[in-house]
Amino acid sequence: MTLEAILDAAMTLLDTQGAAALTTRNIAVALGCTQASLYRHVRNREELVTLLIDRALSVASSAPPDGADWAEKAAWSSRLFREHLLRHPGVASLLRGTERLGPNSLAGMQYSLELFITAGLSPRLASAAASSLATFVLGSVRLNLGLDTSDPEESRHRRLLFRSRDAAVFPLLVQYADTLAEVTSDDEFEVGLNALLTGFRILIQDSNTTHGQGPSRG
Amino acid sequence: MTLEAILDAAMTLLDTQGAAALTTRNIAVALGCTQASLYRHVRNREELVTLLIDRALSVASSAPPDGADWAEKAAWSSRLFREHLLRHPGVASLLRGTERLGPNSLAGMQYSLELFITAGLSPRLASAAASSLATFVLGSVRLNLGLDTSDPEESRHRRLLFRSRDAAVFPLLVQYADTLAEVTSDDEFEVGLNALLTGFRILIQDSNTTHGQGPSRG
DNA sequence: ACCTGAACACCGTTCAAGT
DNA sequence: ACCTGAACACCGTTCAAGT
Repeated sequence: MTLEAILDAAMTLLDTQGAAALTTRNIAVALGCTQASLYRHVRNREELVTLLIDRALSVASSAPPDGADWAEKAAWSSRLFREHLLRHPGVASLLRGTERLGPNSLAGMQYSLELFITAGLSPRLASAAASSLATFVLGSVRLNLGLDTSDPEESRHRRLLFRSRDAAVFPLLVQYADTLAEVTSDDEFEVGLNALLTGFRILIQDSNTTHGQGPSRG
Repeated sequence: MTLEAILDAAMTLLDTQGAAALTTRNIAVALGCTQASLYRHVRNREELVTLLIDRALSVASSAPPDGADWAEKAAWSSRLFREHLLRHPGVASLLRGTERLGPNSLAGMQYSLELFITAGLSPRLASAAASSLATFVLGSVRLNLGLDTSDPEESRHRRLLFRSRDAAVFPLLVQYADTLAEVTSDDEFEVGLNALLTGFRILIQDSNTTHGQGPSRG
Protein backbone atom coordinates (compact mmCIF):
# COMPACT_ATOMS: atom_id res chain seq x y z
CA MET A 1 0.00 0.00 0.00
CA THR A 2 1.57 3.19 -1.26
CA LEU A 3 0.56 6.85 -1.27
CA GLU A 4 0.23 6.60 -5.03
CA ALA A 5 -2.35 3.81 -4.70
CA ILE A 6 -4.31 5.87 -2.17
CA LEU A 7 -4.41 8.88 -4.50
CA ASP A 8 -5.41 6.67 -7.42
CA ALA A 9 -8.32 5.23 -5.50
CA ALA A 10 -9.31 8.68 -4.27
CA MET A 11 -9.23 10.10 -7.79
CA THR A 12 -11.41 7.31 -9.14
CA LEU A 13 -13.84 7.87 -6.31
CA LEU A 14 -13.89 11.62 -6.91
CA ASP A 15 -14.47 11.24 -10.65
CA THR A 16 -17.11 8.54 -10.46
CA GLN A 17 -19.09 9.50 -7.36
CA GLY A 18 -18.27 13.13 -6.69
CA ALA A 19 -16.69 15.08 -3.87
CA ALA A 20 -19.26 14.00 -1.29
CA ALA A 21 -18.17 10.38 -1.72
CA LEU A 22 -14.53 11.20 -1.07
CA THR A 23 -14.50 9.84 2.49
CA THR A 24 -11.74 7.95 4.26
CA ARG A 25 -14.15 5.05 4.64
CA ASN A 26 -14.84 4.77 0.91
CA ILE A 27 -11.16 5.09 0.05
CA ALA A 28 -10.30 2.34 2.54
CA VAL A 29 -13.00 0.06 1.12
CA ALA A 30 -11.77 0.66 -2.43
CA LEU A 31 -8.26 -0.31 -1.31
CA GLY A 32 -9.37 -3.22 0.85
CA CYS A 33 -7.80 -1.83 4.01
CA THR A 34 -8.98 -0.04 7.14
CA GLN A 35 -9.39 3.71 7.51
CA ALA A 36 -6.70 3.84 10.13
CA SER A 37 -4.02 2.57 7.80
CA LEU A 38 -4.49 5.61 5.54
CA TYR A 39 -3.07 7.73 8.33
CA ARG A 40 0.30 6.00 7.97
CA HIS A 41 0.72 7.64 4.55
CA VAL A 42 -1.09 10.92 5.06
CA ARG A 43 -1.38 13.31 7.96
CA ASN A 44 -5.15 13.79 7.63
CA ARG A 45 -7.91 14.06 5.05
CA GLU A 46 -7.06 17.67 4.17
CA GLU A 47 -3.51 16.75 3.20
CA LEU A 48 -4.87 13.89 1.11
CA VAL A 49 -7.16 16.29 -0.76
CA THR A 50 -4.37 18.81 -1.29
CA LEU A 51 -2.09 16.16 -2.77
CA LEU A 52 -4.95 14.81 -4.87
CA ILE A 53 -5.90 18.18 -6.32
CA ASP A 54 -2.37 19.19 -7.22
CA ARG A 55 -1.87 15.85 -8.94
CA ALA A 56 -5.15 16.35 -10.81
CA LEU A 57 -3.82 19.66 -12.15
CA SER A 58 -1.12 18.08 -14.30
CA VAL A 59 -2.64 19.31 -17.55
CA ALA A 60 0.34 21.36 -18.65
CA SER A 61 1.76 18.23 -20.31
CA SER A 62 0.21 18.94 -23.70
CA ALA A 63 1.68 22.05 -25.34
CA PRO A 64 -0.24 24.46 -27.57
CA PRO A 65 0.30 24.32 -31.36
CA ASP A 66 3.55 25.75 -32.68
CA GLY A 67 3.51 28.97 -34.63
CA ALA A 68 0.70 30.46 -32.55
CA ASP A 69 1.23 33.89 -31.02
CA TRP A 70 1.03 34.46 -27.27
CA ALA A 71 -2.70 35.25 -27.30
CA GLU A 72 -3.57 32.09 -29.23
CA LYS A 73 -1.41 30.05 -26.90
CA ALA A 74 -3.00 31.60 -23.82
CA ALA A 75 -6.49 30.99 -25.21
CA TRP A 76 -5.59 27.42 -26.10
CA SER A 77 -4.22 26.65 -22.64
CA SER A 78 -7.14 28.34 -20.91
CA ARG A 79 -9.66 26.29 -22.89
CA LEU A 80 -7.68 23.14 -22.18
CA PHE A 81 -7.64 23.92 -18.47
CA ARG A 82 -11.35 24.67 -18.44
CA GLU A 83 -12.27 21.50 -20.34
CA HIS A 84 -10.13 19.49 -17.97
CA LEU A 85 -11.97 20.93 -14.97
CA LEU A 86 -15.35 20.39 -16.65
CA ARG A 87 -14.43 16.76 -17.22
CA HIS A 88 -13.46 16.49 -13.54
CA PRO A 89 -16.03 18.60 -11.70
CA GLY A 90 -15.02 17.05 -8.40
CA VAL A 91 -11.58 18.57 -8.80
CA ALA A 92 -13.08 21.98 -9.54
CA SER A 93 -15.34 21.77 -6.51
CA LEU A 94 -12.39 21.07 -4.22
CA LEU A 95 -9.96 23.52 -5.79
CA ARG A 96 -8.94 26.29 -3.42
CA GLY A 97 -5.97 28.59 -3.44
CA THR A 98 -3.94 26.59 -1.00
CA GLU A 99 -2.67 24.14 -3.61
CA ARG A 100 -1.11 26.90 -5.68
CA LEU A 101 2.33 25.96 -4.48
CA GLY A 102 2.20 22.30 -5.50
CA PRO A 103 4.57 21.11 -8.27
CA ASN A 104 1.91 21.07 -10.98
CA SER A 105 0.58 24.50 -10.10
CA LEU A 106 4.14 25.80 -10.21
CA ALA A 107 4.62 24.26 -13.66
CA GLY A 108 1.53 26.06 -14.92
CA MET A 109 2.81 29.28 -13.36
CA GLN A 110 6.22 28.94 -14.99
CA TYR A 111 4.59 28.25 -18.36
CA SER A 112 2.19 31.20 -18.34
CA LEU A 113 4.84 33.52 -16.94
CA GLU A 114 7.09 32.65 -19.87
CA LEU A 115 4.22 33.31 -22.23
CA PHE A 116 3.43 36.79 -20.97
CA ILE A 117 7.02 37.86 -20.37
CA THR A 118 7.94 36.83 -23.92
CA ALA A 119 4.92 38.80 -25.11
CA GLY A 120 6.39 41.91 -23.52
CA LEU A 121 4.99 42.25 -20.00
CA SER A 122 7.06 42.92 -16.91
CA PRO A 123 7.37 39.97 -14.49
CA ARG A 124 4.93 41.66 -12.15
CA LEU A 125 2.28 42.27 -14.80
CA ALA A 126 2.91 38.86 -16.35
CA SER A 127 2.26 37.25 -12.98
CA ALA A 128 -0.95 39.20 -12.51
CA ALA A 129 -2.11 38.42 -16.04
CA ALA A 130 -1.42 34.71 -15.64
CA SER A 131 -3.24 34.62 -12.31
CA SER A 132 -6.17 36.52 -13.80
CA LEU A 133 -6.57 33.93 -16.51
CA ALA A 134 -6.47 31.04 -14.03
CA THR A 135 -8.86 32.94 -11.79
CA PHE A 136 -11.29 33.43 -14.65
CA VAL A 137 -11.16 29.79 -15.71
CA LEU A 138 -11.75 28.54 -12.19
CA GLY A 139 -14.57 31.01 -11.56
CA SER A 140 -16.20 30.06 -14.85
CA VAL A 141 -16.21 26.37 -14.05
CA ARG A 142 -17.16 26.86 -10.43
CA LEU A 143 -20.14 29.12 -11.09
CA ASN A 144 -21.56 26.42 -13.34
CA LEU A 145 -20.76 23.38 -11.23
CA GLY A 146 -24.25 22.06 -10.66
CA LEU A 147 -25.59 23.53 -13.89
CA ASP A 148 -25.65 22.46 -17.51
CA THR A 149 -26.52 25.66 -19.35
CA SER A 150 -26.63 23.88 -22.71
CA ASP A 151 -29.36 21.52 -21.48
CA PRO A 152 -32.62 22.65 -23.19
CA GLU A 153 -34.56 21.66 -20.09
CA GLU A 154 -32.54 24.04 -17.90
CA SER A 155 -32.73 26.73 -20.57
CA ARG A 156 -36.53 26.43 -20.57
CA HIS A 157 -36.56 26.59 -16.79
CA ARG A 158 -34.53 29.78 -16.77
CA ARG A 159 -36.67 31.39 -19.47
CA LEU A 160 -39.81 30.78 -17.43
CA LEU A 161 -38.14 32.12 -14.30
CA PHE A 162 -37.00 35.33 -16.01
CA ARG A 163 -40.31 35.85 -17.77
CA SER A 164 -42.40 35.40 -14.63
CA ARG A 165 -40.53 38.10 -12.66
CA ASP A 166 -42.16 41.40 -11.81
CA ALA A 167 -41.56 43.62 -14.87
CA ALA A 168 -41.47 46.69 -12.64
CA VAL A 169 -38.52 45.31 -10.64
CA PHE A 170 -36.64 43.31 -13.30
CA PRO A 171 -37.62 44.93 -16.63
CA LEU A 172 -34.60 43.68 -18.58
CA LEU A 173 -34.85 40.12 -17.29
CA VAL A 174 -38.49 39.98 -18.42
CA GLN A 175 -37.85 41.73 -21.73
CA TYR A 176 -34.87 39.61 -22.78
CA ALA A 177 -35.90 36.37 -21.06
CA ASP A 178 -35.58 34.32 -24.26
CA THR A 179 -32.12 35.61 -25.14
CA LEU A 180 -30.78 35.37 -21.59
CA ALA A 181 -32.01 31.81 -21.20
CA GLU A 182 -30.08 30.77 -24.29
CA VAL A 183 -26.69 32.15 -23.23
CA THR A 184 -24.54 29.15 -22.34
CA SER A 185 -21.56 28.85 -20.04
CA ASP A 186 -19.41 28.37 -23.14
CA ASP A 187 -20.62 31.69 -24.57
CA GLU A 188 -19.84 33.49 -21.33
CA PHE A 189 -16.41 31.94 -21.19
CA GLU A 190 -15.46 32.83 -24.76
CA VAL A 191 -16.63 36.43 -24.38
CA GLY A 192 -14.76 36.88 -21.12
CA LEU A 193 -11.63 35.11 -22.34
CA ASN A 194 -11.54 37.26 -25.47
CA ALA A 195 -12.03 40.43 -23.43
CA LEU A 196 -9.23 39.49 -21.03
CA LEU A 197 -6.80 38.75 -23.86
CA THR A 198 -7.75 41.96 -25.65
CA GLY A 199 -7.06 43.83 -22.44
CA PHE A 200 -3.68 42.17 -22.08
CA ARG A 201 -2.83 42.96 -25.71
CA ILE A 202 -3.44 46.65 -25.08
CA LEU A 203 -1.53 46.48 -21.81
CA ILE A 204 1.43 45.09 -23.75
CA GLN A 205 1.18 47.81 -26.38
CA ASP A 206 1.08 50.47 -23.69
CA SER A 207 4.03 49.15 -21.72
CA ASN A 208 6.03 48.88 -24.94
CA THR A 209 5.40 52.48 -25.99
CA THR A 210 6.00 53.95 -22.53
CA HIS A 211 9.34 52.13 -22.45
CA GLY A 212 10.37 53.68 -25.72
CA GLN A 213 10.32 50.42 -27.65
CA GLY A 214 8.29 50.19 -30.83
CA PRO A 215 5.39 47.73 -30.99
CA SER A 216 6.71 44.20 -31.44
CA ARG A 217 4.85 43.32 -34.64
CA GLY A 218 2.95 46.37 -35.84
CA MET B 1 -38.80 30.60 15.95
CA THR B 2 -38.84 31.86 12.41
CA LEU B 3 -36.79 31.10 9.28
CA GLU B 4 -35.36 34.60 9.54
CA ALA B 5 -34.00 33.85 13.02
CA ILE B 6 -32.44 30.61 11.79
CA LEU B 7 -30.68 32.40 8.93
CA ASP B 8 -29.51 35.15 11.28
CA ALA B 9 -27.96 32.62 13.63
CA ALA B 10 -26.43 30.73 10.71
CA MET B 11 -24.92 33.92 9.27
CA THR B 12 -23.38 34.88 12.61
CA LEU B 13 -21.96 31.40 12.93
CA LEU B 14 -20.57 31.48 9.38
CA ASP B 15 -18.96 34.88 9.86
CA THR B 16 -17.48 34.26 13.27
CA GLN B 17 -16.42 30.60 13.08
CA GLY B 18 -16.29 29.76 9.39
CA ALA B 19 -18.01 27.32 7.08
CA ALA B 20 -16.88 24.24 9.01
CA ALA B 21 -18.81 25.43 12.08
CA LEU B 22 -22.04 25.82 10.13
CA THR B 23 -23.64 22.64 11.48
CA THR B 24 -27.26 22.03 12.39
CA ARG B 25 -26.08 21.30 15.92
CA ASN B 26 -24.35 24.67 16.32
CA ILE B 27 -27.28 26.54 14.81
CA ALA B 28 -29.67 24.80 17.18
CA VAL B 29 -27.48 25.59 20.18
CA ALA B 30 -27.26 29.25 19.14
CA LEU B 31 -31.04 29.38 18.94
CA GLY B 32 -31.66 27.38 22.10
CA CYS B 33 -33.65 24.68 20.35
CA THR B 34 -33.06 21.14 19.10
CA GLN B 35 -31.69 20.20 15.69
CA ALA B 36 -34.92 18.50 14.72
CA SER B 37 -36.96 21.68 15.02
CA LEU B 38 -34.88 23.30 12.25
CA TYR B 39 -36.42 20.83 9.84
CA ARG B 40 -39.84 22.42 10.38
CA HIS B 41 -38.60 25.57 8.61
CA VAL B 42 -36.15 24.13 6.11
CA ARG B 43 -36.13 20.99 3.99
CA ASN B 44 -32.50 20.11 4.75
CA ARG B 45 -29.12 21.68 5.36
CA GLU B 46 -28.49 22.32 1.66
CA GLU B 47 -31.62 24.44 1.34
CA LEU B 48 -30.58 26.36 4.44
CA VAL B 49 -27.19 27.12 2.88
CA THR B 50 -28.76 28.16 -0.43
CA LEU B 51 -31.12 30.58 1.30
CA LEU B 52 -28.28 31.86 3.48
CA ILE B 53 -25.93 32.53 0.58
CA ASP B 54 -28.50 34.31 -1.54
CA ARG B 55 -29.38 36.51 1.42
CA ALA B 56 -25.70 37.24 1.96
CA LEU B 57 -25.43 38.49 -1.63
CA SER B 58 -27.61 41.52 -1.06
CA VAL B 59 -24.82 43.98 -1.79
CA ALA B 60 -26.47 45.68 -4.73
CA SER B 61 -28.17 48.03 -2.27
CA SER B 62 -25.48 50.70 -2.49
CA ALA B 63 -25.29 52.32 -5.92
CA PRO B 64 -22.08 53.56 -7.59
CA PRO B 65 -21.39 57.31 -7.72
CA ASP B 66 -23.43 59.37 -10.16
CA GLY B 67 -21.76 60.81 -13.21
CA ALA B 68 -19.48 57.83 -13.65
CA ASP B 69 -19.38 56.10 -17.03
CA TRP B 70 -20.24 52.42 -17.43
CA ALA B 71 -16.66 51.23 -16.94
CA GLU B 72 -16.21 53.19 -13.72
CA LYS B 73 -19.54 51.88 -12.45
CA ALA B 74 -18.65 48.30 -13.35
CA ALA B 75 -15.26 48.63 -11.66
CA TRP B 76 -16.87 50.17 -8.58
CA SER B 77 -19.46 47.41 -8.26
CA SER B 78 -16.89 44.69 -8.86
CA ARG B 79 -14.63 46.04 -6.15
CA LEU B 80 -17.58 46.36 -3.80
CA PHE B 81 -18.61 42.77 -4.49
CA ARG B 82 -15.08 41.53 -3.98
CA GLU B 83 -14.61 43.43 -0.73
CA HIS B 84 -17.91 42.08 0.52
CA LEU B 85 -16.79 38.52 -0.19
CA LEU B 86 -13.39 39.15 1.39
CA ARG B 87 -15.16 40.41 4.50
CA HIS B 88 -17.31 37.26 4.50
CA PRO B 89 -14.95 34.48 3.40
CA GLY B 90 -17.41 31.86 4.60
CA VAL B 91 -19.90 33.10 2.02
CA ALA B 92 -17.29 32.93 -0.73
CA SER B 93 -16.32 29.40 0.27
CA LEU B 94 -19.93 28.21 0.01
CA LEU B 95 -20.83 30.16 -3.13
CA ARG B 96 -21.71 27.90 -6.05
CA GLY B 97 -23.65 28.54 -9.20
CA THR B 98 -26.87 27.08 -7.92
CA GLU B 99 -27.91 30.24 -6.10
CA ARG B 100 -27.77 32.30 -9.27
CA LEU B 101 -31.54 32.33 -9.49
CA GLY B 102 -32.19 33.68 -6.01
CA PRO B 103 -33.76 37.17 -5.69
CA ASN B 104 -30.51 38.94 -4.83
CA SER B 105 -28.56 37.28 -7.62
CA LEU B 106 -31.30 38.32 -10.01
CA ALA B 107 -31.07 41.90 -8.78
CA GLY B 108 -27.34 41.93 -9.47
CA MET B 109 -28.00 40.47 -12.90
CA GLN B 110 -30.61 43.09 -13.74
CA TYR B 111 -28.26 45.85 -12.60
CA SER B 112 -25.23 44.75 -14.60
CA LEU B 113 -27.35 43.97 -17.66
CA GLU B 114 -28.65 47.51 -17.61
CA LEU B 115 -25.10 48.79 -17.32
CA PHE B 116 -23.75 46.93 -20.34
CA ILE B 117 -26.85 47.33 -22.53
CA THR B 118 -26.80 51.08 -21.91
CA ALA B 119 -23.12 51.05 -22.78
CA GLY B 120 -24.00 49.62 -26.18
CA LEU B 121 -23.78 45.83 -25.98
CA SER B 122 -26.45 43.45 -27.25
CA PRO B 123 -28.42 41.63 -24.51
CA ARG B 124 -26.50 38.47 -25.27
CA LEU B 125 -23.08 40.10 -25.02
CA ALA B 126 -24.18 42.16 -22.04
CA SER B 127 -25.19 38.98 -20.24
CA ALA B 128 -21.88 37.31 -21.04
CA ALA B 129 -19.92 40.40 -19.97
CA ALA B 130 -21.80 40.67 -16.68
CA SER B 131 -21.29 36.99 -15.94
CA SER B 132 -17.62 37.27 -16.79
CA LEU B 133 -17.15 40.02 -14.25
CA ALA B 134 -18.94 38.06 -11.53
CA THR B 135 -16.95 34.99 -12.50
CA PHE B 136 -13.69 36.89 -12.21
CA VAL B 137 -14.58 38.38 -8.83
CA LEU B 138 -15.59 35.02 -7.40
CA GLY B 139 -12.53 33.28 -8.81
CA SER B 140 -10.27 35.99 -7.43
CA VAL B 141 -11.65 35.68 -3.92
CA ARG B 142 -11.85 31.91 -4.02
CA LEU B 143 -8.29 31.35 -5.18
CA ASN B 144 -7.11 33.39 -2.19
CA LEU B 145 -9.43 32.01 0.47
CA GLY B 146 -6.89 30.58 2.85
CA LEU B 147 -4.20 33.05 1.85
CA ASP B 148 -3.28 36.58 2.81
CA THR B 149 -0.94 37.64 0.04
CA SER B 150 -0.28 40.99 1.69
CA ASP B 151 1.05 39.29 4.82
CA PRO B 152 4.86 39.77 4.81
CA GLU B 153 5.26 36.35 6.43
CA GLU B 154 3.47 34.61 3.55
CA SER B 155 5.33 36.76 1.04
CA ARG B 156 8.63 35.63 2.56
CA HIS B 157 7.47 32.02 2.49
CA ARG B 158 6.64 32.23 -1.21
CA ARG B 159 9.92 33.94 -2.05
CA LEU B 160 11.87 31.12 -0.42
CA LEU B 161 9.75 28.52 -2.19
CA PHE B 162 10.30 30.07 -5.61
CA ARG B 163 13.98 30.66 -5.06
CA SER B 164 14.67 27.11 -3.90
CA ARG B 165 13.18 25.50 -7.01
CA ASP B 166 15.35 23.79 -9.60
CA ALA B 167 16.50 26.57 -11.92
CA ALA B 168 16.62 24.14 -14.84
CA VAL B 169 12.92 23.34 -14.46
CA PHE B 170 11.51 26.65 -13.23
CA PRO B 171 13.98 29.29 -14.48
CA LEU B 172 11.53 32.21 -14.32
CA LEU B 173 10.24 31.36 -10.86
CA VAL B 174 13.81 31.32 -9.56
CA GLN B 175 14.89 34.42 -11.45
CA TYR B 176 11.93 36.59 -10.45
CA ALA B 177 11.26 35.04 -7.02
CA ASP B 178 11.43 38.41 -5.25
CA THR B 179 9.03 40.15 -7.60
CA LEU B 180 6.59 37.24 -7.77
CA ALA B 181 6.47 36.92 -4.00
CA GLU B 182 5.45 40.56 -3.71
CA VAL B 183 2.48 40.45 -6.09
CA THR B 184 -0.65 40.62 -3.94
CA SER B 185 -4.16 39.41 -4.61
CA ASP B 186 -5.18 43.06 -4.91
CA ASP B 187 -2.63 43.62 -7.66
CA GLU B 188 -3.85 40.60 -9.58
CA PHE B 189 -7.43 41.69 -9.23
CA GLU B 190 -6.83 45.23 -10.44
CA VAL B 191 -4.81 44.09 -13.46
CA GLY B 192 -7.42 41.52 -14.44
CA LEU B 193 -10.35 43.84 -13.82
CA ASN B 194 -8.74 46.55 -15.92
CA ALA B 195 -8.01 44.09 -18.73
CA LEU B 196 -11.59 42.80 -18.70
CA LEU B 197 -13.06 46.31 -18.86
CA THR B 198 -10.63 47.33 -21.61
CA GLY B 199 -11.73 44.27 -23.55
CA PHE B 200 -15.39 45.17 -23.08
CA ARG B 201 -14.71 48.75 -24.17
CA ILE B 202 -13.25 47.52 -27.45
CA LEU B 203 -16.08 45.03 -27.85
CA ILE B 204 -18.51 47.95 -27.54
CA GLN B 205 -16.59 50.01 -30.07
CA ASP B 206 -16.56 47.11 -32.52
CA SER B 207 -20.25 46.33 -32.20
CA ASN B 208 -21.05 50.02 -32.66
CA THR B 209 -19.03 50.42 -35.87
CA THR B 210 -20.20 47.13 -37.41
CA HIS B 211 -23.78 48.28 -36.82
CA GLY B 212 -23.18 51.50 -38.73
CA GLN B 213 -23.40 53.72 -35.65
CA GLY B 214 -20.56 56.05 -34.85
CA PRO B 215 -18.65 55.56 -31.59
CA SER B 216 -20.72 56.81 -28.67
CA ARG B 217 -18.28 59.39 -27.30
CA GLY B 218 -15.26 59.61 -29.53
C1' DA C 1 -48.83 23.43 13.96
C1' DC C 2 -44.61 23.26 16.25
C1' DC C 3 -41.08 21.26 19.28
C1' DT C 4 -38.63 17.46 21.92
C1' DG C 5 -35.96 13.22 22.86
C1' DA C 6 -34.00 9.55 21.19
C1' DA C 7 -32.35 7.00 17.73
C1' DC C 8 -30.08 6.08 13.07
C1' DA C 9 -26.33 5.75 9.75
C1' DC C 10 -22.67 8.25 8.72
C1' DC C 11 -18.12 11.19 9.31
C1' DG C 12 -12.74 11.94 10.54
C1' DT C 13 -9.43 10.59 13.83
C1' DT C 14 -6.87 8.14 17.58
C1' DC C 15 -4.55 4.39 19.83
C1' DA C 16 -3.38 0.18 21.97
C1' DA C 17 -2.49 -4.09 20.20
C1' DG C 18 -0.82 -7.18 16.87
C1' DT C 19 2.80 -8.81 13.01
C1' DA D 1 7.48 -0.15 10.00
C1' DC D 2 2.91 -1.05 8.81
C1' DC D 3 -1.85 -2.64 9.61
C1' DT D 4 -6.03 -3.96 12.49
C1' DG D 5 -10.00 -3.52 15.66
C1' DA D 6 -12.32 -0.88 18.47
C1' DA D 7 -13.43 3.22 20.27
C1' DC D 8 -14.25 8.39 20.29
C1' DA D 9 -16.63 12.72 19.31
C1' DC D 10 -18.78 14.50 15.76
C1' DC D 11 -22.18 14.89 11.42
C1' DG D 12 -27.21 15.31 9.03
C1' DT D 13 -31.67 13.36 9.30
C1' DT D 14 -35.93 10.89 10.86
C1' DC D 15 -39.84 9.94 13.70
C1' DA D 16 -42.87 8.77 17.36
C1' DA D 17 -44.35 11.25 21.09
C1' DG D 18 -45.66 15.26 23.42
C1' DT D 19 -48.14 20.21 23.73
